Amino acid sequence: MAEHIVRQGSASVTELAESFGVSVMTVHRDLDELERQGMVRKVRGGVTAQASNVWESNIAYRLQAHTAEKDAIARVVAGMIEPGGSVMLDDSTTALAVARHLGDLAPLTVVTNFLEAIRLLAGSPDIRLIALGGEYRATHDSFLGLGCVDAVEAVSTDVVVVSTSAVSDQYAFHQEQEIVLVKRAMLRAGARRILAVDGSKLARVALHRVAPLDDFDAIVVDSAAPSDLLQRLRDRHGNVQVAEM
Amino acid sequence: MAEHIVRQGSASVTELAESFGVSVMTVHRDLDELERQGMVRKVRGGVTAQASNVWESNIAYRLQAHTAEKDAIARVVAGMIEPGGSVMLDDSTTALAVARHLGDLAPLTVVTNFLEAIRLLAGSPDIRLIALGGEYRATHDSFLGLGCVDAVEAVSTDVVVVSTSAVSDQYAFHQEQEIVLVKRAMLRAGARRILAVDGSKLARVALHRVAPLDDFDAIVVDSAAPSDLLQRLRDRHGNVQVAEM
DNA sequence: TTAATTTAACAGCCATTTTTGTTAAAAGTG
DNA sequence: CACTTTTAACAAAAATGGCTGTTAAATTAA
Repeated sequence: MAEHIVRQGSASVTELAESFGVSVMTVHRDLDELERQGMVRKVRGGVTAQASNVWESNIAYRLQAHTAEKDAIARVVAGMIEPGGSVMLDDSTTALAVARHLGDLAPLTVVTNFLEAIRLLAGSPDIRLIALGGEYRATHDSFLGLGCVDAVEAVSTDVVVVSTSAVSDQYAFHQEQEIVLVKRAMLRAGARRILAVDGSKLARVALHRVAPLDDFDAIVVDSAAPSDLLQRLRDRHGNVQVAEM
Repeated sequence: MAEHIVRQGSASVTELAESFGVSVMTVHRDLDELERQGMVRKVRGGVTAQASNVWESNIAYRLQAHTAEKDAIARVVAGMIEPGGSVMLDDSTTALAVARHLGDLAPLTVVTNFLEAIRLLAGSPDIRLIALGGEYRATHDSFLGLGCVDAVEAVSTDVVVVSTSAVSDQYAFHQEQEIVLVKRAMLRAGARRILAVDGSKLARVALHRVAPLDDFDAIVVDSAAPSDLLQRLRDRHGNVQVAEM
């Protein structure tokens, strides 16, 4: 439904109810949820896409999707983690996919600011879970801000896994300042830095540079990425790993 | 069922199955659970109450229960919080009861290390939620340790609400060192300190002193507490509030 | 004021999880 | 060895939580 609204720019409640075959009440409820996430704004009779966030919500979609790619990437990343060691995960769905594979690597220490990953790992015995606190952001379901950066700076892990929303020839990018600050802090806190991105992120840019690609010890991409982009990335960097699907 | 066993001192499996109208298998399963909790001991054909632990299990039980008391206390505590201000909550079920009332006080900033409270408040719009990170403890479902203490020390709130497992004439107590450290840090971080305890905690002690009762700006107890203990507390401290049930 | 829209409360439905009972095999007791 | 008790595995039943639609009341715009 959000996709529909973002494409159209706006929509009326009754129109949405009809085109999705649900009641007006349900539309209202779902819109309230989307509004809470900051994705749309409700006005009397309908909704408008939160203009400034068209990008972001587009990305939010991308994050939801590509689950097969992310899972393939996650498997490769998990293979790079030593049982008994420590990993830091950022608040990306790719990192979440990695978290799903961590149970097999126990005992393991996991550090993250992503509430969804915390929920997942809180149930695992033999996983020592350290949460990075900070201000809760509903849009990302994670903890950010100064508090989080401070918390990151108080720890160090063997491996750090981050994902960014865009990757060019030279840099990894993200559009939100707040998140960039946390990711950068995370990269400083890890001995080995892994960038995990699916093919849809390649050859794109976003507002803020997170870090040069050469700062990463490994860049993991799925094999379903466009082969020309993959090749280009491999030509320029010696640290690229391709996850077979 | 546990109550029945504790009263009788012991019981047979078939007897329990009949008197509760369930199958023998179900009795076995429930007894296994009680045994895991250290409340009873299984012997061939039946169970015996774990004498040394009757007290302790009673207390564990009481912590789960007393929801009505905790809710009454929570209502009073919530009334002491100004909308627009900030509150810190510890990882107690009493604090969780307070959290349930905070939605009405929005806008509000809430700081906590209790995952259950975080889950609850993450859904509330108009609540600015700040999580205190740290090492996750499944036994308390909260974040503790050095990381948490550091995080607490980086913030200050208008009000701090803590609950402890025991309260004597002079002090508030808790049996776990790790938790004591966090609670003490929290008390240092708040302008107004509220101790919220239900009547079952009165006139008891535990291993570690958390703080003298006079350090608190308010002590909130439910009216169902034994009246002699209540009176004694009020005689010695001018900051006692009784929550009517 | 009127009509449309939004909200709140309730009840039903679906999927998931938890609890329960049955059965059969295993273990323990005398 | 014969008998009782306990355990494991599976299927049925019950409970739970999430989502939906209906209705009626509240709110808002014209």
